[in-house]
Parts: sequence; C-alpha cells; structure tokens
Amino acid sequence: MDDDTLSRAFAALADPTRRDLVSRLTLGDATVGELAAPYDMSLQAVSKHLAVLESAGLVTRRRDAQRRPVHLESEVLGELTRWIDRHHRAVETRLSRLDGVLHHLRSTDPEERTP
Amino acid sequence: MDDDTLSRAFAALADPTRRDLVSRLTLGDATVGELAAPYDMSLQAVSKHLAVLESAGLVTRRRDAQRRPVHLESEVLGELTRWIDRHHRAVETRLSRLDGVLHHLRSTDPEERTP
DNA sequence: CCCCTAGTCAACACATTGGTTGAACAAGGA
DNA sequence: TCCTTGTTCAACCAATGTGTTGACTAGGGG
Repeated sequence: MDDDTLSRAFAALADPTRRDLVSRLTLGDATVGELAAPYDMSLQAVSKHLAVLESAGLVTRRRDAQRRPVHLESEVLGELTRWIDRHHRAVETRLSRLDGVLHHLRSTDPEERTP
Repeated sequence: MDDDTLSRAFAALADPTRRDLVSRLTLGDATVGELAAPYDMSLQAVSKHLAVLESAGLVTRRRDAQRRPVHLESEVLGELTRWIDRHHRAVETRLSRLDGVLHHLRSTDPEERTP
C-alpha cells in the first residue's frame, strides 16, 4: 500500500471524534445527521471529519435522496493492522532471538563462552 | 488504554519519516545521529520526530555518555493493533451475519419469507 | 410552487505541526 | 583544561488541522 494512504489513515484515526465515528459505524451505516447528533459540535464539523475519513479510504458515502449514508470500509483497517503487526512481530522475534542467545550463553559452560 | 495515548500514537505514525524511524528501530537500538544520517533533514528535525515518538510511548531513550540511544517499545504497537483489529472484526462479523441472513432468505421457500 | 430537511461550500480564527537556524549543554579525549 | 562530538533547547516560519458561522444546493412533501 502506498505511503500516502497509510499516512492519511493513521492521521484520520489520530482524532478521538473520528475514532468514535468509526466505532459507531461498525454497528451499521448512518447518515451525517445521525452521526452528528451525539456531539456538542456543529454538523459541519462532523461532515468535515467524515470527509477526512473518506479521503483516507476508511468510509464511503452513498446518496439516498437528500441523505448521504456513510459506510465503513474495513479494507484499510486491515492494511493498518498489517503494517503495525509486521513491525510489532519484527521487534518481538528479534528480542526472542536475543533472549535465546542470552539463555545459550548462560547455560553453556564458561570455557565455551570465551574461546 | 486512554484516549490520549491512542491519539498520540496514531498521530505519531501518521508521518512517513516517523514510520521509517520505527522500521529502522525494529532492527535494534540506534543513536539520534545514526537515525538522522539517511535523511535530507537537520538532525534537530529528527530529534523532534523522536520526541514525538517518545511522547506517544513508542520509543524510550537511554543515556550512554553523550549519546542517547533510542529503543523501540512494542507495547503501544500492540495496543494499536488491538484497537484496529477489534473494529475490523466488529464490522466483518456483522457483515457475515448479514450474509447469513441473506443466504437464509434465498434458500428458504417464498412462503416462509412473508409470514 | 413554496418550504422544510439534509448536507455541502466558503471564509474565517486559532492551535498545532514540521521544518529551519543558532546557541547551549553534557561528557569523553588530547 | 580546552576541544570535539552528540544532542537538546529556543525562536521563528509556512503549512495544515479543527472548529466556527453564514450562505448555498439537492430533493422530497404540503
């Protein structure tokens, strides 16, 4: 996946309101008005947040008469998980290898350690 | 985990340079100078990026004489994965349930469908 | 047709971010 | 002790992000 999408997606999730919107959308599609209702914030502000999520590829919008139902796309979420998990595993496996080496050093007798 | 740490961590990873630093650090600890070398950017700028990663809890810094070796902490990476994965799974399972319902509607005979 | 609802667009204010440079500091080496 | 190395601190700048309000557009429903 390209760098830009990754950056946009992480940036999108860096905002608590937007993470909240994502949480809400896991329950199903919703209109802008429905999504905005719980917040002490103008509908325009929420609309902007949705635009950010959309440009990150995290949501898409249909048209239904005047309404614009918002839909959560899980694909990008998967790509984020993969990026993080790859790095998480990389450091974990390196550490466990290091652990193995240390354990080996401890368990072998001193003669072997300084050849 | 608290909202703030989550926000900081996502924001930290929203920058390509910082993601690059994280990648580099999966290979092992490194000093600020070593980390800065590959970039066409002042050492101070890289130092700032590291400060951002540190305040997000993604890295820690030791002191070794004048050097400040940077160490990648995998814990927060794990928390990020968990947040995303939870939502990813939430939407996936909802969709598969919906799929199940649709499949059921298709496979049962028309009388059952409109009781 | 007029109006009500749902939402976007535009312009603005303000804070934060990501970079710069120059100075300061911390600690070993000659 | 002074010099060099490695790093941070401080001030500044341009660009971006998050919110506001007011005006506009789209599409039913009386």
